[in-house]
Amino acid sequence: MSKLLIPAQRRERIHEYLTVHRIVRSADLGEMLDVSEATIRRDLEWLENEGILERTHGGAILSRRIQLEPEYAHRAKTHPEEKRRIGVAVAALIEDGDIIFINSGTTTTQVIRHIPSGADVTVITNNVRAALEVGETRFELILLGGMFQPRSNSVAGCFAIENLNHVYASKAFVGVDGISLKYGCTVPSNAEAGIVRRMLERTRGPVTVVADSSKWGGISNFEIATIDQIHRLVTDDGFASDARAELEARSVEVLIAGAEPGLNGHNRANG
Amino acid sequence: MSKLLIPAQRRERIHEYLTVHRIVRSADLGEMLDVSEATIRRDLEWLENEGILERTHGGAILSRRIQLEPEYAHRAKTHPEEKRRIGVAVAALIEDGDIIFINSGTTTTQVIRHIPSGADVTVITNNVRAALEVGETRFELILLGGMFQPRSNSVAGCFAIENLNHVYASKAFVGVDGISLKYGCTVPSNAEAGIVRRMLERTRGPVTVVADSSKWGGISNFEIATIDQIHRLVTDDGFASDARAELEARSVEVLIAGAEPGLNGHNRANG
DNA sequence: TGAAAAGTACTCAATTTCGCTCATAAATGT
DNA sequence: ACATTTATGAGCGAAATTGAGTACTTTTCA
Repeated sequence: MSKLLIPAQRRERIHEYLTVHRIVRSADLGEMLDVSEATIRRDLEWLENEGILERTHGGAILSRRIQLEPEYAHRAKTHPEEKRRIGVAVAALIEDGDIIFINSGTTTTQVIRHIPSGADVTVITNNVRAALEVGETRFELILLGGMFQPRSNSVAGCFAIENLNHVYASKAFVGVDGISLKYGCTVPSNAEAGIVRRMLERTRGPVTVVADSSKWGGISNFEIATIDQIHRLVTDDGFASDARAELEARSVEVLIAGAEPGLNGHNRANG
Repeated sequence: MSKLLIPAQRRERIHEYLTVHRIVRSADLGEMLDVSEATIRRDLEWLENEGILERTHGGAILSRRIQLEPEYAHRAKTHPEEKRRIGVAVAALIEDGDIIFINSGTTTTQVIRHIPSGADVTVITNNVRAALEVGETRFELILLGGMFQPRSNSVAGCFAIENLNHVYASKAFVGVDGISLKYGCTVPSNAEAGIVRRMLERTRGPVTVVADSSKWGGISNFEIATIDQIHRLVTDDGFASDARAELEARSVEVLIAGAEPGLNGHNRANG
């Protein structure tokens, strides 16, 4: 009975303690867990590298940032600049009076982020993270209900489908995981695919796919639409020109989100 | 037990005090926290650099920027310790197999935060922030749909009500803004009230109100339930004992969330 | 206006905490 | 059995925190 806790157990205890108390003194931890403060400091250092807490003089404080799912955080870090530009470009396609469907994904989060404040727009989405980022009443945002999916920060399931049965949208902006001529648009989860398919069924106006150029030629697990079902693709300037030609031959308009449009000419709304 | 607070803890106390009182004298802080005024000044300087407050002669005033911060962040900082303890106590009331309704609010966020990992529990809530904080698949979490309410980080409206028509829960945990014998349980928004009322209609088991003791006697704008409709109140040790007696006379069980669960007396794992 | 009072900035010494190295002990792999 | 990695606690100089003392600035109010 000399040693009761292995290091991982001890760190877990510290983490639990912090979720309850938010702040802790290293000396207290040493006493509570019956180890030296040197060990506690090493644990705190380890936990700090995990992003769980921030060390301060005398102890540690729970990291205030909301923990991002590792996978989501990772995806958000791939091609961030391209995604941001796509977000800006897409937001310019939105007009006053629109009712818009937007699905989950890191690129579509960028779209929502760039919708101008005060726009007369209603966004309907299953992208939970985007909702929280909107913050103050920038525009009307309706979240679909359903089972929360931690890896994508979204909801999916029957509540969402049910909710969709009561709305029609004027435009849809869809983020995908893969897009190719032959296999169409694909996403990795069946639940997400179900939602997007229903969204498209209930969209009266143009369907726009948003995808950075690395998605071209990719095939994920579940098809949400064939190429013929979409009207526009917004991508970045890394998109191959022959692919563009092929898409346009299938009457899909391709918009390239170039670098920095600047601050002035933003002719949106009453076009 | 020579020193009780580490610097970070002290600064947080000052911040909490300011969110409530907006203005504070350094001399008072020194007395309250039992440190010299020199230390208080250094803390105020630190907090000023963080943009949290502005120093003035004799003390400090809450930064205007922070004051305009979303209402949610402000509420989250009032009585944080009590709310945390209530969250821990309430989580202990949850049993395997439960289907639980939880509404929005900073106290109920604490409840969700403390539901143990891997519990065989389904939580149905309109509290969007809590969903994101859950992170890893700790348990099944279903979000209601509806219009996103930035000030409360929740959803409300017809989608949510519609979703609720398809579920029954075994327990409900309800955060309120005011609770009094005469006026019952009240919340500030009509949309939220509509959701909670429907939740209660569809709860088969006990209805538990969670509210720190400052809520007692308070009356907000919209009633969600009379005292006779609730079965339990979980509050903190600041709750007046005569109020407790009155509630128990109306057959409402009152649970006081005590201090400090500690780390060791917790015989989990194989002790 | 002009002290007196109150508050602040600054320095300095005492104390606490930290980061680091090293020796030992346990766990692991070969 | 032996070597290697990992975990731990002790010791020590460096760094941070703190309270007291002192000189300076702002506020108060007669």
